[in-house]
Amino acid sequence: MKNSDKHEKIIRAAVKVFAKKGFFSARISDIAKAAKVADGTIYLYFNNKFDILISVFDEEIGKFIAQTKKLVDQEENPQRKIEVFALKHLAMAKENKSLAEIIQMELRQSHKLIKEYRKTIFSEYVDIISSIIRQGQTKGIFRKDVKPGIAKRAFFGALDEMTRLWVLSPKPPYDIEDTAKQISNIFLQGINAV
Amino acid sequence: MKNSDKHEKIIRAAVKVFAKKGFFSARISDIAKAAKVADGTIYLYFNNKFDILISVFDEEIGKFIAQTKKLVDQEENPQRKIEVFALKHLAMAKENKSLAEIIQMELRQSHKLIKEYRKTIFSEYVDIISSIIRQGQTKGIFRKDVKPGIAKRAFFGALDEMTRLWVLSPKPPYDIEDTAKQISNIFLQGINAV
DNA sequence: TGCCGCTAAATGAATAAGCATTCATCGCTG
DNA sequence: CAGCGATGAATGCTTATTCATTTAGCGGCA
Repeated sequence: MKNSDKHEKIIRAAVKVFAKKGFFSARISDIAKAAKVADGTIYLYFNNKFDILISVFDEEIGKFIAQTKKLVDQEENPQRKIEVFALKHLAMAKENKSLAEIIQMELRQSHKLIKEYRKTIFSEYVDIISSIIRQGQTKGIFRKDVKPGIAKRAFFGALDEMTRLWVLSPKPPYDIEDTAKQISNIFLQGINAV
Repeated sequence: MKNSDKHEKIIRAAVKVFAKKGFFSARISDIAKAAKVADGTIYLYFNNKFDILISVFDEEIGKFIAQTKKLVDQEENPQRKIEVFALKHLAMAKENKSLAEIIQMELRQSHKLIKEYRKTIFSEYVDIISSIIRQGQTKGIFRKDVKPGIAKRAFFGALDEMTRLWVLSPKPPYDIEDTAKQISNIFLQGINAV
């Protein structure tokens, strides 16, 4: 059996277990059972429990950010870019609920490493938004008095809060596309030049 | 020494310790030390560690929601109400950083009780926003096609994300009032009837 | 006023359970 | 049969919780 197989299996199992129980209440033996390996096997692939969590972030979030960037780059119009961003964000939360749940819960811990993580990885993500805003401002489409540094967070926060609703509810109470449209719509009218 | 003194002291100490270390990494002995009581004394006032966390929420968040409601009620104009809400939200995060930090971190855990908590307590809070929106719609000030259930979350999420920035950074990178103004400004233009 | 003794509050050392991590052993494969 | 990945029981540490003991406050009594 190849290395990559086990590593992958453990990561996938960990995503499920962390989502269900949270990092601290998750047992290594839970993850081992879910991955169908022995407890000790996990330590052949990861240094410790925390390392599993970090690996989940490293390997899963990176992919997602890259995809989002690519999609946004394909659009010409800044307004359209904003819409695409919103849609992609919510779609990912729906398709990958466990991961979304972990991001919601664990990426907010006060652990130092997590704090660093949030700063670097998340900056990269929300900066996609601020650069769209700047493009729009240059073109004269968006209001110049909007601060991209604040607006990016406002928009991201709005999407993140909708994601939280998904994660807490057994079923999405709103349709993904409607929601993405409504949120980008409010935001776009909010920052549109008059 | 009266009962209320110790209870209060322990709660206050717990807020600090939970904020610094997070619920799971916080030790009872840390809280006891911070409150200047013996470890065992804590169990005269609380059933267990989790009960301390719940008490923090019960006693501190309730007060805050009541204050916000009162302030909002004093305003006549729905637009002004939105501005006041934003300002109060961010001001509280600044003035009571430890509590804001705990809300950010711990109220997102997957624990069942916490999930319930979020649903009930937070609903009460964000519903202040949706009822303002409905008032504005009735008056013809706000767009009728905006769904209050989505818009309330978008607005709350925007504020919550700014709060997160406060909590992660040693110093507020933006001025509270500027931020509140900018966010409510974008939101209001976003939902204004044309 | 000062002294007892009673009760309730407070203490913190001891307990006991939980669980991450280790490592001696196994068994498959080439 | 040598080497290497896998195993899972055993280890040992961490910490929430308990409880036997101490301390403080208070009311009654001489």
